[in-house]
Amino acid sequence: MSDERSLSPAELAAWRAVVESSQRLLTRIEGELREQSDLSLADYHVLVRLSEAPDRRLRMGDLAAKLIFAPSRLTYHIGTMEKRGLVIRQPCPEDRRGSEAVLTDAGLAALRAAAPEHLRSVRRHFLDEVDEADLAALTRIFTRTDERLTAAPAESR
Amino acid sequence: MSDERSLSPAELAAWRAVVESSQRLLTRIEGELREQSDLSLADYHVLVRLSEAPDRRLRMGDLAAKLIFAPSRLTYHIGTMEKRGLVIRQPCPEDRRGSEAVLTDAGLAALRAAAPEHLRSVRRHFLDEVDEADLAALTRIFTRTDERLTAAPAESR
DNA sequence: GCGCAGTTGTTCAGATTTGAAATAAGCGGT
DNA sequence: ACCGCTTATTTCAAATCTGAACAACTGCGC
Repeated sequence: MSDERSLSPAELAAWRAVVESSQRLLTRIEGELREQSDLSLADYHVLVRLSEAPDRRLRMGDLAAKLIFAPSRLTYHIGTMEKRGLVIRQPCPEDRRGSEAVLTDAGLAALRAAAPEHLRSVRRHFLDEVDEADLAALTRIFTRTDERLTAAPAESR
Repeated sequence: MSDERSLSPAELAAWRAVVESSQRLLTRIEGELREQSDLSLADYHVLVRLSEAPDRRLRMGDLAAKLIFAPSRLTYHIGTMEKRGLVIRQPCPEDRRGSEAVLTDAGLAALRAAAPEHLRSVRRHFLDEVDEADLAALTRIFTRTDERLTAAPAESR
């Protein structure tokens, strides 16, 4: 009765495994991050992206794209992080429509404090089980998927 | 300045590819599903699980576990689906604490109507790029991950 | 220069999600 | 039959997320 007949059993198994397992994995990893750090996974990702950016700052739009956040979500999210002192918002000098999120020292410290345990979680629950060949396969598969998705933007009807 | 030094570059690349790409993939696939069907991806997953269940019905708790939903989320979600006539809720005969979600004919019809296009999306954006060997690798990797996660439940302090 | 289509962020209202506490039963011993 | 403890689900309030509408600004073509 499943009506998924147009995928082969192998395809169905793979698709379900990816969707469910990545869901469960991220739920677990986020739970552990929260236990140890007062940061959500989204907070963490914001901090990582800003820490990697030149001058520790990014335009809202660029940051949203990297995080796969809807614009209004990022506005809200940066707002909560600003209240906690992890980032500040500054008007963008070159384009007065825009604003930039800037990582504070406290934000960087929070990231540095959280990273080791978080990365341990990632290892423990995922990477430790994946050998080098599989790692390369994952990178190749998902990088290609991502490239195609980015290349073929969603239709906006 | 990334402070992710405890993962090798290959590990980091793989982890990021998996997290971001699966995120982007699901966002896109959900968007297409919504365009074509009035169903969210969560709706769709509920319908699939119920359609596979004996007698098209499942205990709330079992369904929540399969969907990786917090209990209160499932209560709310089934509520919205009930309003749309896709499922009904019935008290569980064997255990009067419990209740069951039951797929209606309309729910099954909605699933059948949505499935072909949805599965085409899944193929187009993901499965078509993955050869048989990679498919097997994905299944193996994520199934194992999932088993370990399920086996080692989150600590509840 | 001017007008105006397109971009960038924000705001707002409403939908969804979460987590803690409440509710309602089951279950084993007494 | 009556505790006291566990389990299943719901309720409730607060946090988060989404999409549509908006305000400010850019930069192109005239």
